[in-house]
Amino acid sequence: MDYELLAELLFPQVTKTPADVEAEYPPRELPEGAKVTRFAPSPTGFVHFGGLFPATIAERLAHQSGGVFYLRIEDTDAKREVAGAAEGLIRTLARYGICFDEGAVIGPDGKITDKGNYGPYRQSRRASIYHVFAKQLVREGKAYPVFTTQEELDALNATDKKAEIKARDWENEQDFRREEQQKQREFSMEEVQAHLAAGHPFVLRLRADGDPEKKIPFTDLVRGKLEIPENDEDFVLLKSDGIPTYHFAHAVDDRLMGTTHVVRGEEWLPSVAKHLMLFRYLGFRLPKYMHISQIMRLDENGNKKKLSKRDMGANLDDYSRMGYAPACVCEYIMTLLNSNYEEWHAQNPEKPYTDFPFNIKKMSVSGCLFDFNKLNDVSKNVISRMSAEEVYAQASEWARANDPDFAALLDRDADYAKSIFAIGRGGKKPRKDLATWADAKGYMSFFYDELFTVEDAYDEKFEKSDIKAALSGFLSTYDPTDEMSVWFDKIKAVTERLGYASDMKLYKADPAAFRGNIADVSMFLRVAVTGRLNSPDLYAVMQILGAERVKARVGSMIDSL
RNA sequence: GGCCCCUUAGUCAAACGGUCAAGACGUCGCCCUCUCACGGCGAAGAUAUGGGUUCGAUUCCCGUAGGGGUCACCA
Repeated sequence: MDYELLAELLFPQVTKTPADVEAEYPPRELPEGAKVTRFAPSPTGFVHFGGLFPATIAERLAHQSGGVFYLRIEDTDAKREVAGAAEGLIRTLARYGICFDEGAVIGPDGKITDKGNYGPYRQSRRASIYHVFAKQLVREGKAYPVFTTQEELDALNATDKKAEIKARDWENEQDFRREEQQKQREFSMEEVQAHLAAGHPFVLRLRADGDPEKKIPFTDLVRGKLEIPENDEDFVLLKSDGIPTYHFAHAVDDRLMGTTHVVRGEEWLPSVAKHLMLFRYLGFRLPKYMHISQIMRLDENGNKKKLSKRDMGANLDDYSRMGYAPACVCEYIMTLLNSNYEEWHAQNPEKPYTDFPFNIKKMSVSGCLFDFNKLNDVSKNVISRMSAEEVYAQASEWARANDPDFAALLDRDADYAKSIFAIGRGGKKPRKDLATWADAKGYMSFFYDELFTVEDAYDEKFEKSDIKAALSGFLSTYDPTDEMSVWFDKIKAVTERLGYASDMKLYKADPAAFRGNIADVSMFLRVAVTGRLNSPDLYAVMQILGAERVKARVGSMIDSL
């Protein structure tokens, strides 16, 4: 077989050599140790929660080393592409602090465009580049065409690949594959010419020379030293539409774009043998690889399962809808990525997570279970550190998109809402009532007359006359301009007049000596004013509610007794 | 099924041959306290399993079991 001739027949339009192309992508001028990483999603839908892990790692690695982080759109499968997905991806990632130095960006017209000197950054636009390297491989006898008729192609497109794979008879798979591979490799030049003359499309396959009995040492930055069986599969390089598969595009793009560290999900680990072979055939230096464990969920049998597309919480945008602030999700992810993050953060409470020295060596190799408890805890801490101003801004933003009625209330009197958010905020021991913006409405509903209801009943052990007397006693001396201590002294006075204990220590020493205690009286008041048994500090609540509302609510409670 | 990866409490995880096997979340209890939240203190809770190697294995090796991934003209 004359490979030189074969290459000409298959790629007559290609005139450049690999060297020509490489000259167009000169090495980047970066400081020593700078890492070049990328996020390379295919635009088939939303950003997957699991995708945020490699994205965050790649971003941190690049930016904390003074390197470059870029976005490459892997749109090589036209069948699965979703219109507008790439734009959505970019917007969502930006909200989570994943910002790119170069790559695909949203242009002023709202459409995807390129920024940077190593593009195009959409693989669908790089066909001619891939063909240069494809031609070289054919020329060297390292790749060969397999022809298909249009009918066969249609049949291929019609099959449900997932179902097909599931129904596979694995016993015979290996032998079958090897036989097919042998047959296809042995086309004669005449056959090739006949197919080309007939206009039959072809795929380009790699001519694998590996022996799976032999193992190649391979170092993964996360997993350490591994041994990988050599690849013996003639996998597809170019599909019949001339667009590359992931493997080929990965090799060519990451070479030309100067990627130093490939960060990707562990589902790629079984493909590493292919990539080792391809890089060797192409004469490319291997980038460093990091295969990141998948985030898992629990299935109905209690087994861990990969968090898949349909699962609740798989879509990053779900978290926004649930009311989680992106900053909270990012911190949660940091706690999973590097277990010493929390310790660092405790020592540097004011610093943003981007100041944390992210360390590859501290990464875990086993897949972790998504834990809402932990997310909520992290989230409460993050929100408790925000100013009332910021809480108001973010809660409003969430409400506008997800709860218009609540948004209207927040909008109606911004200062009122902010003063509510300010209760117990700041200082060493801030309140931690909110994990999500969605929690805000329930937390503060009693501050708004249209949401105010008396939910909780008094304990039946109390005489209604006592309650009435306590409330009336409070009303008769209530002065909204009182200082906290004066206000509380008045409540003590009411308490004592009822024959209740105003000193909890005295009460605890001898409960039988009293009809009740000041906590009970506070509860009478609290239920009247807030409609519930639990609330933030009553004095602060009353200050914000104002004298009118306090009097009205206590009054109507007295009337209802 | 072949191949690959993984395995310390319910969850996330320290401990890179010698610790009484950290810590965080969750759970429970106590304290603080006008309730809640916060905070403080405390409790329960783990090295999957069987063999080696070693004076000594969570740690190293082999097997077993369990879990995960992958085997497309998808990424």
